[in-house]
Amino acid sequence: MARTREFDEQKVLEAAMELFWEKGYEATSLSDLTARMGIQRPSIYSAFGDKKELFEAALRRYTMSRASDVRARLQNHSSVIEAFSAYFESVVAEEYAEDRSRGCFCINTMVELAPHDEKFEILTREHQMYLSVIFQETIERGIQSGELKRGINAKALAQALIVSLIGLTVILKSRPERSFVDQAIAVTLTLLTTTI
Amino acid sequence: MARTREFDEQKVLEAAMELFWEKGYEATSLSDLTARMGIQRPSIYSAFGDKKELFEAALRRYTMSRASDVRARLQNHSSVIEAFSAYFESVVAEEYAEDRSRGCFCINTMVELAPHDEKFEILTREHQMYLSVIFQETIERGIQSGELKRGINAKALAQALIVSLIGLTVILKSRPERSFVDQAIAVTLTLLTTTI
DNA sequence: ATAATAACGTACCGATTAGTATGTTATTTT
DNA sequence: AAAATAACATACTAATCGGTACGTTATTAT
Repeated sequence: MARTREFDEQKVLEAAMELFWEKGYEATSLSDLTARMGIQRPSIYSAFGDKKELFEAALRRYTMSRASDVRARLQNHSSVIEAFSAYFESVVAEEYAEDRSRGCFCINTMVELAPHDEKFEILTREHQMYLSVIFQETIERGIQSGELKRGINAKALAQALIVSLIGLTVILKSRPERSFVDQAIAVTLTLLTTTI
Repeated sequence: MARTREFDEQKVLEAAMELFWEKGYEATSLSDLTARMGIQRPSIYSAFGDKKELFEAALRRYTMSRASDVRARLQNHSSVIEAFSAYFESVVAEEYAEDRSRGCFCINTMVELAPHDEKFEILTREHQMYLSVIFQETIERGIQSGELKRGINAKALAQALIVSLIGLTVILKSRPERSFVDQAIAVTLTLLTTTI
């Protein structure tokens, strides 16, 4: 061993994540990254590999923290309907709170890179599948507690909600009127109560 | 007047649109464009302005043709439920047919440029609002024909369906199992029959 | 026919891109 | 203390970026 690393790997990776999240892969240059991460170019390459490997590390960090965040938020409410309602509304509120909508890093990557890079096709898909399972478990909890009807297809409903959540996250980037998304959410969430 | 233009403006714009649609704004270089459009660099600039103006022209071309296509497809069925069902399924089928999912050019742009460029924020939003109105009119047609319940909030339901369509289009880029999207669509479309 | 004009192709511009070679500094192990 | 080693900063590379100057060619209007 020799000289110790002066920077905190997790901290600079967090900074890289923020930047890629805001700007996407192509629009983010190495100069942008060194400025934001506060380390020099060779330090990036020695710690994370090339630009794409750094991006992948940043995305993995994002998806892991995102998944546990979603799980925690949904478990935060005893009512499943309230849980979904609060979660969808919080997504909306957070996007309107920032002046630039970053959306979801994983969804951004699904649009930008998934069609051209199998690694990211898989990585982004698996993340959505994972979120879908979290949704499904939450719905099943609602069925078992008696809050939701027994006949509900938890898996299919979870998938429909994931699709809507993605659509919601994306359309927020165009800053539609709040009533648009609020009404869309309200209608979508009736699926929890009316599905046969 | 002097020498006549040798290329067909609409044809080369169509080519540019295809390329931007596939690769996005940043990842498409001027060299890519000249190769695909079959004209030289100065011809692009004289006919369309700079890269961003060309992109905008391509996107406008896309949204116009897309809107009339959606309208036509929905009017193609007397049953409104069938119309939406066929439309959502055709989106899925078309994405799986290509080996690379291009998705929707407008949605791609919403993700890539809308948060950083107000012009595209507005342009992409207006397109989705326009599609939403087409959906709403279709739903209203279903109500008037007696196919759909009178109590349905056509506008809110249309907005919910647009959000789902966006989510569907995006998640298809990650090539999920077909059963995932099929089930999600099936559940979402129950909104047409069960909304209070 | 000739002058005017605009589209054409070539060849270039400075700036920026991702990535690296290299010499220096700091820390650890012997 | 000395040798080994790895992180550091600087400065560089070739390639590519978006955009344009300029000389040539073709077409129109006179």
